[in-house]
Amino acid sequence: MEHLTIKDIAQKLNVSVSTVSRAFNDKYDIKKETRDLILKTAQDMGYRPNPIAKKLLQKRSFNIGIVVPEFVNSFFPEVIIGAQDILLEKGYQVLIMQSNNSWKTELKNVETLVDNMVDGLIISLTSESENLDYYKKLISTKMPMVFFNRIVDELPVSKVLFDDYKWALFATEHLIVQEYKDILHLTGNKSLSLTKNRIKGFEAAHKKYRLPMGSIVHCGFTIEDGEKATLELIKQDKLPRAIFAANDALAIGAMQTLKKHGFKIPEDIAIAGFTESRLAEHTSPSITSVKQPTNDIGQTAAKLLLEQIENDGLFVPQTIVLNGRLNIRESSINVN
Amino acid sequence: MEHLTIKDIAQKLNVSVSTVSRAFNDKYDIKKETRDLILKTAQDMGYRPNPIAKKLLQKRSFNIGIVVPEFVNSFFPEVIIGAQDILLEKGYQVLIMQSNNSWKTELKNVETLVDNMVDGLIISLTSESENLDYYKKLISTKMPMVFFNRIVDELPVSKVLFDDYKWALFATEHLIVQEYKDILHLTGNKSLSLTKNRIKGFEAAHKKYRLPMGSIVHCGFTIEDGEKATLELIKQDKLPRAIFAANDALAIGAMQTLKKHGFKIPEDIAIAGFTESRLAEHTSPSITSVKQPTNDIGQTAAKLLLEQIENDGLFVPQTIVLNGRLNIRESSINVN
DNA sequence: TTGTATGCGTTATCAT
DNA sequence: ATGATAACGCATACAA
Repeated sequence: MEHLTIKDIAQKLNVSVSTVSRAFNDKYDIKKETRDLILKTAQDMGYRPNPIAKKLLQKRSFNIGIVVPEFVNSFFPEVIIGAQDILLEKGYQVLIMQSNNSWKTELKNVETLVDNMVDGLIISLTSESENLDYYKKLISTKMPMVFFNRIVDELPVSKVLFDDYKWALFATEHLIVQEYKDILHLTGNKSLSLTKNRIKGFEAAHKKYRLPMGSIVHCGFTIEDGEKATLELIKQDKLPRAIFAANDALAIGAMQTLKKHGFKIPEDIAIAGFTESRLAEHTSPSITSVKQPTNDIGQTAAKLLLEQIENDGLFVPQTIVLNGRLNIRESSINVN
Repeated sequence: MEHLTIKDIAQKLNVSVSTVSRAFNDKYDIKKETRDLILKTAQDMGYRPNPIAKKLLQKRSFNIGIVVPEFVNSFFPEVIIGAQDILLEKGYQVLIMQSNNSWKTELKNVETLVDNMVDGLIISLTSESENLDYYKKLISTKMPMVFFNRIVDELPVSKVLFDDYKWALFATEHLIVQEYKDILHLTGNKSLSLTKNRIKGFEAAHKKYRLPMGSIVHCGFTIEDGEKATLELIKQDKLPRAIFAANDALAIGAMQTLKKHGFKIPEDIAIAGFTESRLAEHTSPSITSVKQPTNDIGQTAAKLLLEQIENDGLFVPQTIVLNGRLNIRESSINVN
């Protein structure tokens, strides 16, 4: 008895398959007693409807796909948890795929989910240029989608964003106000708009205070990248008075390396990061950083997606920008 | 043209659907030219075979499901990456689901994946008692499965494990040898065998050195749990000379709290953890801890699963125990 | 209220 | 080498 079907139950009870089917979809007329009987025997026999067959027929799966570029930083897992909270409650199952920072894997992931007839997709891109044509085509099929965090402006889909510009400006401003006027920005992949926007914020703060522009180092987004870049700065004797890192991992990498070489934080060099995780508060010194509302990002994306699924055709893409906060901690407080 | 089917192509080329189908499954006799023509037009028209229909017929999906209890600690994401590396290479897609530490969600997750006809499952349990009957039934259906990390001994499935007993013993022994003889063990959920085994290792080390048994505090597995428990110890004036924590998060929580209250690590209190993440090396002081081979765990689980899938019926469950290492860092080095 | 028949997109069996 | 047709498990239009 590999897998029970509607037919097995029908035979057992001497009714037709359609009656059994109806018992499971209560929108049809069916005598309450037969319905209850069917449901009960189905339960007893351990029958579960085959969603594959259902999907083939209805093109609806109550599955939602989430695709993220990576799993290493806790940012994406946290967003996923937020989204899942909302979706599970509404009766959807959440299938997660991670792209290992490869746009080819991302493409395969999305294709797999589409092939499996998910009802909608929540996506954060690995690259903002590579799979564009594919996404355009997908959008034209009316597949409900919400992008977050790493997005492409030109795509006509709903987006959940964080105001990278604004918060990078705030963070930089905070350093400037603390009398750190020679600031370097450590960041990653140039082609990501979040990188660009954080740079713009960094620059805007300089302009606002009429300071000479600080330098910018592109190195990546991992702890190791931060370590390498900082080591290079030390070697070349190009250390600034303060470092504004584009994420936690970079800030930690920089801080570890500086400490290892005898520099004191923040006395010698101050540090601020852009938080995508909870690490910053648990280092020592603790690291000043911008906190993104990860859980809220996930929940908002899920809600947008559900709206879109329920409103089917008549849906206008929305962009929601969420707020964060600057957590000022030991690494940037001027003790002089 | 919502979604092209094999039929559309057949019409376009004035051939039968079976011919088109054959073109895609090269095990059949088909003239090379027609085959090429069909493949080319299919490509041009943007046709993709519908895997749902295929699944319904063949009960095979080339999808693998991975279910983990949580996403917050980087342990599980790292394992998943390892497994995915192997599976993608073999042509499988990986669907991930996280159970939010709830056995009910876990049950739903596994059911969803089974319903979607995954070819196999890699699972780490949220609880070792709740879904037992379900898993027993699932095993009896010959569903290929591999459990890791959080497992149930009695289930006849392949398992990938870490020797918690041995490494807890080593870690405790290290503390003892450093002349820390009053050690407390901070740990989580009593019902997990990993908890039990780490406790056994902790106790074995005491016996080996004929020391009076250290006390054990069950508090959870998060940073916050570690903070609370440590605060309680401080209040009750029950601080030991050293703390052996069952994971990183607890160790960090304990260390932060101790530092906040003016204790020096390791001068006043030494700390060792059991690493499920990369946090330990980036705190200060850095934390001595047992490193688990996360990537290897994932890869091994994937390989075991593939063997099982390929050998179909004739498969004997295997248990593989992987090795780790004790990374000795600042938090436990006796400087006196 | 219930049963019969058809189709969702494939693959597989049997003809031709 | 290719075509016609039956299945896979279910939902639904139509009949009864």
